[in-house]
Amino acid sequence: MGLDDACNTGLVLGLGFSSTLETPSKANNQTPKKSPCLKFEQTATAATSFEPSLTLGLSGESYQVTATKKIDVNKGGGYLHHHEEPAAGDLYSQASPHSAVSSFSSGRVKRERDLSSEEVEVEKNSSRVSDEDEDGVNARKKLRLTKEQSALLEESFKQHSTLNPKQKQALARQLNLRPRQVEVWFQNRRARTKLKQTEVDCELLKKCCETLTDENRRLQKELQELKALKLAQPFYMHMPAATLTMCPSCERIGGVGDGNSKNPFSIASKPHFYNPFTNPSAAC
DNA sequence: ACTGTCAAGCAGGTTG
DNA sequence: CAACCTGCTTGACAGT
Repeated sequence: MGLDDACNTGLVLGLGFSSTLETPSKANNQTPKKSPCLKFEQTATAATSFEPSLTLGLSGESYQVTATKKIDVNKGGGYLHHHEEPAAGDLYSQASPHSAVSSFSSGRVKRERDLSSEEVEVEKNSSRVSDEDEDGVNARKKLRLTKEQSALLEESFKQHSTLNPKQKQALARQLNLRPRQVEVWFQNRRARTKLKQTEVDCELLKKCCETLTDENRRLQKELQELKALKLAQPFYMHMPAATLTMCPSCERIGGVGDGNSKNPFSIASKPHFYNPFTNPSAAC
């Protein structure tokens, strides 16, 4: 057992927890801005090459979008959802002969202000946005990405977890999605990755905590034994307690600060504190 | 009915 | 100041 098993993770446990797991794919990528919080990346998936399996849970189903529309009065600027017909030869039609993917035009007022003119143009081309469907029936449906779309997004995410505008445009064109949808997918994907990594780190910290608790218990016991020894053997009574140390591994009493001394009971120049992080195996 | 997932919204911070 | 990000939240949908 020991700290090496549980804590050899590059983690630093102290008053502040610092973990910097950098994604190797950052190099050819748009440099992400520094965040005040910890920056986690899922290195396992980020580092591996793309395989045709999906990592996101997907129903894999396509949806026949019913044509109903409603306005979300809680959101400023309305919240409209629309039926979107599959473009010929694109991913939608490849996914399923029945597939029809809904698309949103939510938050139009703010979003159109945020979008560049190029993106607005792409949106108009890639997503049919109108106040009503062909049926004239209100529609509010949640967009579900097809397997193919998710797979391509995942593949792209493995290459770089952030997108520059050109990559975004290209991906959106490829997937027949709005650039905004690609952007949102990447934002949510990063958030999920971070959450997952946080959970992993949390588990590691729990293990470290348990290990340290055990170590502390053991050291307390050793201290008690030393005190008992001190009372039993008058020899030790002449030495200040702080000058004596016991190696936790070989359990021999010795001094510190004098590594060359042949005498195990040399006087320490200063108190010695056992630090499991800087000295995880008590370094005999 | 309840819960988990996920696309998408907004607020606020950072950066060039 | 625009563009981008994170963090939090909302709402639709699927699974139980």
